[in-house]
Amino acid sequence: MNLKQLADMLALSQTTVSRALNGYPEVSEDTRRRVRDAASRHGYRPNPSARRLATGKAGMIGYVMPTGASVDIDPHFGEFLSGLGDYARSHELDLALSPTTVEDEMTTYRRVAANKQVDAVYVSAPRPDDARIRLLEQLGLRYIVHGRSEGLDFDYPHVDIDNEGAFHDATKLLAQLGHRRIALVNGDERETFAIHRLRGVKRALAGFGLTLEPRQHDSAQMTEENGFRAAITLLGGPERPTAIICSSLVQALGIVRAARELGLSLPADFSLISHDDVFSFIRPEGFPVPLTTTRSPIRAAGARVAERLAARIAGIETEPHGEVWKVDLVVRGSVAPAPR
Amino acid sequence: MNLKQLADMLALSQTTVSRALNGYPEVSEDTRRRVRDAASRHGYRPNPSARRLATGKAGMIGYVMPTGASVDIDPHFGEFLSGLGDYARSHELDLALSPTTVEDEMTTYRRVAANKQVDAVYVSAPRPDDARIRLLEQLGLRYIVHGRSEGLDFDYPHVDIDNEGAFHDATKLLAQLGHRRIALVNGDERETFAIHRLRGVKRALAGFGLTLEPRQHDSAQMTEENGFRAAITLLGGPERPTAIICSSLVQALGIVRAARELGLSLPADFSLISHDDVFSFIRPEGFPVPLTTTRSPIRAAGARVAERLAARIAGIETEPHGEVWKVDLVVRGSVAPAPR
DNA sequence: GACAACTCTCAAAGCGCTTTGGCTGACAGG
DNA sequence: CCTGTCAGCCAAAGCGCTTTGAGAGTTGTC
Repeated sequence: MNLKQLADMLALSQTTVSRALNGYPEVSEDTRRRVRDAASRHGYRPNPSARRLATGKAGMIGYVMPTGASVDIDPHFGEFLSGLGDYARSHELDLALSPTTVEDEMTTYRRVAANKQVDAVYVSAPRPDDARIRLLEQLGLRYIVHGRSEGLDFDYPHVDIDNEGAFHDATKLLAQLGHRRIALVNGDERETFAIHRLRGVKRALAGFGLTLEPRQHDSAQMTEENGFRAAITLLGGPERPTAIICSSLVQALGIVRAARELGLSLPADFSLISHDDVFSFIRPEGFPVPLTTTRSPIRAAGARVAERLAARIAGIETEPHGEVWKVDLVVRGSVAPAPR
Repeated sequence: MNLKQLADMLALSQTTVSRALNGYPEVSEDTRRRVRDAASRHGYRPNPSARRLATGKAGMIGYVMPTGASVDIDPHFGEFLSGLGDYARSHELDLALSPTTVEDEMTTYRRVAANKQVDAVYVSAPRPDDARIRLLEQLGLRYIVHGRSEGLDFDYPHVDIDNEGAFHDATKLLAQLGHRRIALVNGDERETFAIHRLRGVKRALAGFGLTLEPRQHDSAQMTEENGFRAAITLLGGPERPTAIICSSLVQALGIVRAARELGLSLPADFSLISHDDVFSFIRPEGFPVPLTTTRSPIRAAGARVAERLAARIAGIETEPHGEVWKVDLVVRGSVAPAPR
């Protein structure tokens, strides 16, 4: 069932039917109703390719997805996507994932833009002076960044959480509890979120006249294994920290395992605070000792990104403003005053 | 730059240019070369919407993605997608995710099919007598099922692992080590994979004249929390099992936590075997006691599904055959002979 | 030298939709 | 009664590609 058939059936022109369906004013309410009824009765659905060709709009949100053996998909991805999809669904938007190798990333962005396959894209895991953002700006493709870049000489639309504030507060809490050797097990510090977290820790420490010793600081992909390794080094060495802050529950898992292996107990021997993106499959309450966390559901961020993307596509939002969400500090059993 | 412009520039017709680019035989090699050169020099890329409209082919693999507050994205999704994307990339296929509520799932499939948005779809987490498979068959949309259904009166193309065999072997190993009370902490047994695993366990037990007591059996979503709860019940109650088999590393995490809480140690007090889908962020070697697993990288399955999907799209594969992969049993420190 | 058989190339007809630029008839105002 | 306005509808022109059906030129055959 296509437009022509529907129009013939109703003894109307394609123009009128199209307009009736798309809510244009120059068609009588009476006709509109008739058309709508017939359309839904016969299950008419405009062919998206045709519409796309005619309008230039795609009805899709794009994501350039780096893949390849060397690329570790992190668990945040699914969760974020789920939030995004949740909103997109209600607005009849689909998602188009364009897989790419890391080397071809820019080319893929160009292709996606040239093809007009999508109306807008989102960018994840931004880094300082992120080339993708520059490119998108130049290509004129609409986008939202999940996270922030730094050192760009223009504003760009983004949704981020206050990573610096969160880690600042976490550090401050520990310092107030008397901790003086506070370690950071961070994510990959080539990415902005991790830089911000580092900054938050340092700023808070500075407030207490402390500094972050290199030996109390680790940065790597957020896996269980890396958390474990970092913790073994930190907790097994001299000048053992009395508190650790880490970037992910997955790392926290590894840290807890290391602690056990070293015969240290939480929070008697050291305190632990982790960031929590809120996964469905692992929760801070479920740790041997419930974990204190800085909490921000990544799923909500996905939904918000979709919402703003939709607004930009509709032309409602045009300003390149950013928004930064406050992060909750949720105190649970894994922190205690510093051991003397 | 579109086809017309390119044709004008070359003083050729659109027909010839189109044919040259698409490898049709009725154009001379000479012309073809000229056209190809000009195309790449000017960065010409056919507009996918137009092509789609003309050919009816979409160049996309689809996935109907259930979302919503009640839907837990499980960590497998990202990993599978990554594998899928990895292959798709090399064949210029994109992925289209169509978010849907659980209730509207069938409608979404219909929409996707009617729109001709995608050339084929994959179906995940199938259940017995899965309505989606029936629908796809009826709609004539190409598809591959990741996993298996049961009780359908027709063959359907699928890629699955031998869940029954894997859990059979795991159980058998335990039984051979003298275990007599073997418990199963399974995934959601409304899904086929979990049914198969259950079947594998039962069959192996039967081989030793044993049965799976209801009280030694749990089935729920594969989260850390659920693993913990199941283990507390199992290990904390009477007739404590001397071995547990579980469906996911995430559950295993919870089980290990429960064991600790109960003061039980691995593998002295009980043995543990888990299935391992091979995630980047958590690995069986990284458990306090390295975990024995039935191992099958879900990422490889994603790539294979994409490969077969591409073959079906190209018309190379037409038979509805299934393939079932053997699963490795990787023995590590978490199993030991049954305590007396 | 005529005719068939190819080999290249082309014009034009879609694919299904949106949108521009009328056209028609009813109604109000003078 | 004539004119202007406006609501409501329509025909037709794209959007950029593929594909059908045909034409022009070349080569080969008897």
